Amino acid sequence: MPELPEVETVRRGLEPWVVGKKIKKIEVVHKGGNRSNTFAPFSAVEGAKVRNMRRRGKFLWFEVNRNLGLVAHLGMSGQFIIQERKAPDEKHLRVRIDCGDRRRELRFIDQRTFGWVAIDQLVQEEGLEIPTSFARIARDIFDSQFDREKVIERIMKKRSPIKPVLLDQSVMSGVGNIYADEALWLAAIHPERLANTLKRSEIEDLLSSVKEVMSAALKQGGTSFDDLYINVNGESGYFDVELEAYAQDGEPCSRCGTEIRRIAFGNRSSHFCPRCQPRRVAKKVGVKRGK
DNA sequence: CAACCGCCCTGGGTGC
DNA sequence: TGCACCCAGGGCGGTT
Repeated sequence: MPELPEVETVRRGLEPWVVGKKIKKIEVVHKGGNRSNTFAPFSAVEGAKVRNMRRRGKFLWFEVNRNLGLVAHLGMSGQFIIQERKAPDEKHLRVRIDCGDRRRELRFIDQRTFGWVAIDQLVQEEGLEIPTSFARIARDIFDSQFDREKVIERIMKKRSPIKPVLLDQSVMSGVGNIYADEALWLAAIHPERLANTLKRSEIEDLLSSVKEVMSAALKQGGTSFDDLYINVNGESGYFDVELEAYAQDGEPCSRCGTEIRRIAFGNRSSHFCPRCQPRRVAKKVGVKRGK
C-alpha cells in the first residue's frame, strides 16, 4: 500500500533514469493498467522528452515537453520497475514504456489493478501548468507551498471523524490508512474524534506527527533501492517500518502496554491504543507524545 | 457544498 | 484437498 514516502522513493528512483529521455513507445500490455477516462491515446506523448519527474501526494507525473502530461497512480500494488528488455514479462505487467534505452525499459506492474497510467490534459494553477487530475489534490505536507495554517483551519471546520479527514486527499494529500493510524497514535488522538472538536494544538500536533512518521519511512526507503530495481520493499508496496498501531491489534502498545484495538468505520479499519488515544479527552492526564 | 456509501479488483487467508 | 467466502485498500462517481 504505497503512500507518500513509498511514492516519493519511486519518484527518486525514476528521476535519474527517465529525465532527459524521450518516450519512444507506450504499450498497454494488459487491461487494467490504464484508466478508461484517459484524455488521449498514449501515442500522444510518444516522441516527447521527459523534463521532470514530479509527485503530489501519491500521484506521479512525468512532465514532458508537450501540452499533455503522463500521470500515474500506484493504487494498492502498483510498481514502476526499470528492467532489462529481455527480462520476461511479469504476470501482472500492465504497461511497458520504451524510453529508447538500448538495454532497459520501464514497466508498470500491478496485481490488483487499482493503479493506473494515463494521459492528462494540463491546466493552470498559480501560473504553473499541472495535470487536470492534480488540481483536485491538495498539496502534501512536504510541498514547499504547503499552507499549514490553511490546512489547520480547514480541518477545524470538518464535522466528520478525524481519520477520514486525514485520508481526504483534497485536504492534505499523501496520507493513506497506514500512516494515518501511525500519526494518530503518535499524536495520541482517537480516530473517531470529530475534527471540529479538536483543539488547535491537537491538530498542530497531528500534522507534526504525520510529517514525523512519513519522514521516518522516507529515510528507510531512500537507502534501499538502485536504479535497476525501483521497488518499495518487495511486492507489498510499503516499507518495513516499525509500526506502532497499524495491524498491531492484540499487540501491546509500546507506550503503555494496553492492547491495540482494531475498529471498522467509514469502510476502513483503524488501529489505536484505547488508553493513549481516548475517545473523550480526560481532564489532562498528560499523555506523553512520541516515544 | 460537505458527508457518506458502494464499487472497482485480485491474492491471500479462513472455515467447513 | 477443494471450495466458498471474506477481506484489504485508494479513489471516484453517485446520492443524500
